[in-house]
Formats: sequence, C-alpha cells, structure tokens
Amino acid sequence: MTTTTTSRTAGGPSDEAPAALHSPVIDWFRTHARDLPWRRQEAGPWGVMVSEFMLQQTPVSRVLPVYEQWLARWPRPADLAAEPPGEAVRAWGRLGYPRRALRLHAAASAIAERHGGDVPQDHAKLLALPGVGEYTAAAVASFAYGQRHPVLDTNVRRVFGRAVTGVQYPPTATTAAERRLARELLPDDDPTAAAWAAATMELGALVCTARTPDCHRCPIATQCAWRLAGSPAHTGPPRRGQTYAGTDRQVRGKLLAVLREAVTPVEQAALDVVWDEPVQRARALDGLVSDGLVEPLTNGTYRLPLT
DNA sequence: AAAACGTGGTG
DNA sequence: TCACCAAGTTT
Repeated sequence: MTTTTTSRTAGGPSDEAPAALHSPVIDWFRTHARDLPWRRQEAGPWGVMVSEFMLQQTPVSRVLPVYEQWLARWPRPADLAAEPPGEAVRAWGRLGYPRRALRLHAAASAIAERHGGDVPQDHAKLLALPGVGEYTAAAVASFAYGQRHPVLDTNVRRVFGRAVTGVQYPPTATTAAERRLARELLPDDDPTAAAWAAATMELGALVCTARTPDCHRCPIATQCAWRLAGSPAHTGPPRRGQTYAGTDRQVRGKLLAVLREAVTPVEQAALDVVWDEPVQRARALDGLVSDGLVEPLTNGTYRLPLT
C-alpha cells in the first residue's frame, strides 16, 4: 500500500449518510410541520414568493398577519404591479428592511411584463428577479414547483453544521464547503428533495435552534455529529450582533414610519422631529430618496414613491 | 468581501 | 437589561 491511498475527503459525509438522515427528518416533518399559510395548496407560487421575501430576516410570527393582508389585496403579481411602489412600502408595515417591499413590487412588475403574470419556474429566471438571491430562487423552485435544489438558509446551515459537520454554529458567511455538502445531501428525486428542503428548514426552526436546541425532540439526535462529540462550544470568531441604536438605520426607520402613516405629502418639519441630529437626519433622508423609498416633491414635501 | 440594511421578541 | 437572533440580498 502506498502513501497515496484513496481516502474520503475529510469532513465529508459518508456515502450512506444521506439515506440515514432523509427518512427520519422527512417523517418528523410530516407529523410536526407547522400549518403555515404559504404551505397550503391555495397559496400558489406567488404566495410562496411573497412569503419568502417577507421571511428574509424576519420571524414567522411577525410575517403572518402582513402576509394575509398582502395576498388578500394583491392575489396575483399583476395586482401588485398595478399599484405604486409606495403602496407596497406602506403595506409592508413594520416588517423591517423596507427595500424588500420595493424589490417585491419590482419583481411583480417583471413577472407581469416578462413572464405573462406567472412566477417563473426556472431557477435562473427566478434569480434574475429583483430581490431574489440564491436562497430565494431555490426556495421558490423547491416549495412552489417541487424541484430539486439545495436550499441553504440559516436553519439548514445550522442543522448541517451540527448533524454532519459537528460544530455548534456554521461559519459567518456561507462557504463553498457548505454548498457542496448541501448538494451531496440532496435526495435524488424531486419530490423527496423538496420535502427534504422543507423538513431541514423546519427542524432548524423548531428543534435545532440557535440558542437552546431541543435535542430531546430531534429525530436524528442519535446521529448528530455535534452531540456525539459532546456538544463542543463554538470556537470560531464571535458572532457579531449588529448594533442598531443611533445608527442611520434607526433614523431611516423613524423617517419612513412617518411617511407610511401619512396620507398626504409630509412637510420637512414633520420629519425633522424624529431625530435631533440634523446631519445624520439629512443623510438618512437622502439615503431613503436614493434608494427609491421616498419621493421628494418640488414644494419641499415628501411622500412614499408613486413611481 | 465586508458592510449596509429594520424591527421586535427573548433568554 | 441587553446582546443575540430571525426562511438574505445587494453593492
């Protein structure tokens, strides 16, 4: 035997690992999945897409009521596209990151214009839509159309990090190794792959949570590499929590809150009261305007964008 | 590639 | 209380 004997890539899953994980996780999902509105058949691809936009960095509990109102008001992409972008921003409410509302409106317009009003099925076409990145394209293709795509969100990354790689937390940014692993673990056929995607996400959301995982209820606890290693603490760089108080983001939020509530254009003075520091206040407002979230009128007033 | 981008619940 | 966390995308 030579020193160059073939060996499996370090840290990679064994050939039989996938099958051993698929069934327990998918079976668990069948009995424990939450009954969320965007998972109902009647939600359709548009409902799935709307939910995915809203769920980008925003918890399910806060998305629920806004999602219902949104779909009731704009049941099809063309319905949203027919309204001014500012109406999308207003209906977005306090979900946060309001540029998502603008992008969802722009995506709806693109769907209405270029795709005959139907959410495209092709991953590349989904990816080309405003506000749709790698995750959302895969999620819509998988959840709405039952296709086979690696769906790698924060939940799945954590589940794979623990169950397979054996670490408490995945790296800060998604790595090529994580993408490769997600691809390797993907079941071969479309329906099973789609179920796997939804199931691993749900497992991360309900059981394999960031702070205090409930391993007692985990269907793959006996196979979890992290548990088997004694649940070692995170070793990498500290996970940065973004500060918010005093940032431009906070000021933008306060300014936009005023505009959302207003039915008519708002005077400069009404915006000035939300923040006392004039330089930062002006910078925040300029930022909102350049982002297309606020429209300045020639008479010195401001409103949510009509175009 | 690092940083910007909202908001509210929770341990 | 306060830092962490939540189905990311864009520049």
